[in-house]
Amino acid sequence: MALKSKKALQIGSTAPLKIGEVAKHSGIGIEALRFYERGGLLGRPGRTESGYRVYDAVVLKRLDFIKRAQVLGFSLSEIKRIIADKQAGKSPCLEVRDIVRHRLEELDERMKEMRRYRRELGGALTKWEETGELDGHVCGLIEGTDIEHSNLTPRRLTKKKLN
Amino acid sequence: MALKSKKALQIGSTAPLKIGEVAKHSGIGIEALRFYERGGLLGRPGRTESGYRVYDAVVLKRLDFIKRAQVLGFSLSEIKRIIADKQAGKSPCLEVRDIVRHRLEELDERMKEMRRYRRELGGALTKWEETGELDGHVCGLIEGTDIEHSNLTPRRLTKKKLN
DNA sequence: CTTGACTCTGTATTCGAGTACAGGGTTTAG
DNA sequence: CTAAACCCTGTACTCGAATACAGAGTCAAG
Repeated sequence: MALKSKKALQIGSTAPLKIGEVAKHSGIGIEALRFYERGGLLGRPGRTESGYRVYDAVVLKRLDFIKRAQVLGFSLSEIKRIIADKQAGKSPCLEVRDIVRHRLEELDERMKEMRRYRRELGGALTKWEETGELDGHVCGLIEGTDIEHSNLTPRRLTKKKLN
Repeated sequence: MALKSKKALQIGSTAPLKIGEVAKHSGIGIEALRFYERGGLLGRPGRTESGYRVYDAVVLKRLDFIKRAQVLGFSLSEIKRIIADKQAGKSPCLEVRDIVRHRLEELDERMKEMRRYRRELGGALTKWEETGELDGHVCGLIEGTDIEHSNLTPRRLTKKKLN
């Protein structure tokens, strides 16, 4: 609204963003942004005279990537590694590929396990709902499950919403 | 407990176990066992004169259940609730059933997501392996992320490592 | 009797991925 | 000009699921 608006700063391509704006556009909290920066995922942004962080809009892409990768089960340190590789300009994907391959295996393994258990749970549940009870057993789950042990690591995928 | 005889000794179980033996047989660390006990997942075991915990071999089943449930995404507090319900005995499983039902939905939801991730990951991976590279796509996952053009300063190692 | 292995309680620390202040400085709308 | 709304650094805390350690007691073998 004022004459000397921020538009004056809109020089070439991307408009400078303050951290709050980045947060708003990326859906990642301010504190988390600073946390990422500390952790080396974001690199250090420019600063105003008074020390405010000034971001280039490309940071939004990066953040988007981070979110995506997270959702795919990458940890922040893996993501950091990927980004670092990419920046080093070296044949980027070697490492990523390994990570991904590993993730895939893990995922498959887990899903298999889950399907198995789903069957059991589902079965138990149906039985309950039909009979109202399960022949004396502890709900068929505690003492009855016949799954032979699994050696899966109880590593939970990094997901927020499903917990 | 009217009668004095210990079933555990009769039912072909092994002799009473000390915590270290339980740990060894269950694959769960001693500290974790005490942690579970504190958290109410295990109930209080008997004690020797001198205060050592004495377990009945039945505990191994319980621990097995706990492990399995964990792997499948149940939290310790949910597991605790299930077990507590069982302990309460009466018209069992009401709550358990809810938990299970809920968990089942979650499981389905989660598997759906996983399948989606899998597709994405798998797709990216195949593409890599075919082409050896992914033009412009940062490893197919980072699609479009223009990492190299953000206003980054060369990374410095953080104190906290985030390896 | 004396090691050494085991166990006890209680408190602290770890890890990942953030969140929440406290105690300031800055920018901006009215 | 002033108050609200930002932003800064730095530290501490959260949560879940354990681990680790300190300092002390106990048990079995030699």
